[in-house]
Amino acid sequence: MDDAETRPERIRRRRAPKPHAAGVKAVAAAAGVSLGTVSNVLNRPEVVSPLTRAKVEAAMASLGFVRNESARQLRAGSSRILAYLMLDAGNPFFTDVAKGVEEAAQAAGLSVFLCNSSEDADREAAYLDLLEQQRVQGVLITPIDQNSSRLRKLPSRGTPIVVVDRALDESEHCSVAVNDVLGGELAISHLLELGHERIAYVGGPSTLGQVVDRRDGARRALRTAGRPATDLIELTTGALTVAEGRGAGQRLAGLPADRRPTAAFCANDLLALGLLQQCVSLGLRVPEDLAIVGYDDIEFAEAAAVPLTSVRQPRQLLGRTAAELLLDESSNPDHEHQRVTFTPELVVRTSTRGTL
Amino acid sequence: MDDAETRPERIRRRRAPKPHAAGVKAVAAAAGVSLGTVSNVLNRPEVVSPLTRAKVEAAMASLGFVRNESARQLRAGSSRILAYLMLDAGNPFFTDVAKGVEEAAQAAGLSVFLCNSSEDADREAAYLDLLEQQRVQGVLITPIDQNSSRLRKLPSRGTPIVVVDRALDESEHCSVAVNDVLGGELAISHLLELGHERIAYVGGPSTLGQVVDRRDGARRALRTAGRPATDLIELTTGALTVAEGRGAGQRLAGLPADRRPTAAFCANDLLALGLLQQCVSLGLRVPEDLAIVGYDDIEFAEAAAVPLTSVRQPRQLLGRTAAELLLDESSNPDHEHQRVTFTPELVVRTSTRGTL
DNA sequence: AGTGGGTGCTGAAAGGTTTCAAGAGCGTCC
DNA sequence: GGACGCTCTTGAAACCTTTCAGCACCCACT
Repeated sequence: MDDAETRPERIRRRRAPKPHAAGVKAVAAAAGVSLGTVSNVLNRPEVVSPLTRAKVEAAMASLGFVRNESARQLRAGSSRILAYLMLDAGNPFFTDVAKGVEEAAQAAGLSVFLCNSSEDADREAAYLDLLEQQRVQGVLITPIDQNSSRLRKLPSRGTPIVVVDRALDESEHCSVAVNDVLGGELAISHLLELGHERIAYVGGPSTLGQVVDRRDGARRALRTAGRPATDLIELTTGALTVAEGRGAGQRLAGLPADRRPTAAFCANDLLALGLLQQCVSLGLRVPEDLAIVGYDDIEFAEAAAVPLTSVRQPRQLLGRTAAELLLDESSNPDHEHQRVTFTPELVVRTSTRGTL
Repeated sequence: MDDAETRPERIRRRRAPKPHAAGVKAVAAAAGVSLGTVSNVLNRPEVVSPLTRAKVEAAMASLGFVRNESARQLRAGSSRILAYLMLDAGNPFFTDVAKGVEEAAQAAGLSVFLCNSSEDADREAAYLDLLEQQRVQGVLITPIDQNSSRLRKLPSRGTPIVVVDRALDESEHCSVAVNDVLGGELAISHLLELGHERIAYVGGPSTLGQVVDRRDGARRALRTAGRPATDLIELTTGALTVAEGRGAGQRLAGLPADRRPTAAFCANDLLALGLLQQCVSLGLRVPEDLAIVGYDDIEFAEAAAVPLTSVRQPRQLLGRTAAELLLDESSNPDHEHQRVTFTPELVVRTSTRGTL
């Protein structure tokens, strides 16, 4: 995370003179046509005769005309942009989701702006305000707190929202999620089958729905196996990052061997990778001393020091579906809000199953 | 990269009625004041008396007023937004750079929109057009092709640009870079010191300046050591991704042992991680059979199957500096374009130095 | 009582585009 | 030869906010 120490060289140069923009009016004058015609060339090229169109296009090129999107949007009332407000841009899981969003948006001729809340509620709120003011076509969001009143306000004022990676019962918007409770169950059942008794759950903060649901799934698996849910040893983290994972690893490795869990289920892969790294460097063997299960199955999970067992989610599909729901909402007058839920899948690797 | 196969459940709900927006005019009427006063409450709260301000604010709240940013921008002429057009949002290096950008922007009270070109020239061009039309305050960009004419056009029309992670001689804009030639030299010198003779360079496409510069540095190190630059065995990839790295690993491991390089220098860590993973799974030992050096020192490099030797760059600092240059350009009338160059640093780990 | 200087509010103009009803030009048909 | 229909273009209104000169009012001072 920290940047290297460096001594930059700086080279100075002169500044270019400030230019000024040409608008439709100037183009119309240069081409000898009216304002309306220029606008037609821009928006409905087929209605203007090839000759005039050529003249106008030439004028635009020679003046370096750039359409003023603010004015366009003000008058036309609609934006060609869609935003994805991510929980953490540093987590490859979300960038993969974003990839799916971009794919669907591009197919519909829209562009995507990515915003990063970094698990910070204030930044999330600020971005939501900003996007609403920008009158974007719609907002895809993986929220920090799904009960935020702001999340309900936007749709009621005309900015459609789709919640990604969280399923809400609110009737104000669509949501696309993966069954996190089931994911937690899969992870823990797997560990129980392998004979683990003392199992830790590493995750936090518990304002994040994902963290809570996966824990609940873990508890359910324990109950199903006839053991009290309190058997789950909880290690709470401040965020879902590699650094926090390392911290948890430190705490975990510090426990006396007879009380230390023999397996850890982490709320996401970043935590798992940090935990793995720290534990290995402190001398624990994975999976012999400590089995680890992650969540998300990001690309780096497979390439880790010990390839990571993880719960896989359909990342791009999640993003694509969410974007499609949003597009439907803003184009289809008969749109009905939907809650789509996908099913996760356990991918077993060396970090739990040691012996191949 | 591929999404898991899943059978989603879809739950349908009724749709909410379409709302309609209230503008300053409605607020003014509701509060019994003039348009101008509402605008003052919004932009210069200190000039309006506490009583009127309260009335206006109450009216805004009860009407659910949301400022129309398009209209604001059209009239006021300035945007509060800054964009970072990334080369690859899936590469943690760039999301770290973005973090630095956001930090600096937030300090200046601006917001950042992230755009992702995914190493696709068409998407890059489309985003540049879009951002110019949006009249953003400025654009930070890690370009695919630094000779693109569009890169020169934007500043000449009033949208300031700062090039990130590339140093250009163009006088039209600032740039912030890390000395990639030096980085390549560091990597290869290290490998030469370890006694390697057959060294591969894995990278591509060569439209990317980073790929070319790092290769040039590698060649220079060879020449310095008294060996012809052609000794460098080049494995060209189609992109800087883990998947391409795996492909390169496949090709490399397929070579007969007596002609196979004993060391590989990869143009970035994603390639290196893919290469590492593939080679290990094909039975090569790292670093005994193949030493690997990456580039960027992303967070996952240290947690890899074999901790990766890599060339570290000051990621966040890069972003922060770029944003600061941009802010200076758009606020300081005496701004001079600058070319800032940072110095990279080699971080040696197990993937080259095996014996700790 | 008259003057001067604040303070707080108003009203109209301006910003660049899109939209749309209406107009111009021209060929065709009866 | 006149009416009609067609294609292409025009001009003005509208979108919502910000800006700014100016106005009204009040207080203090002479």
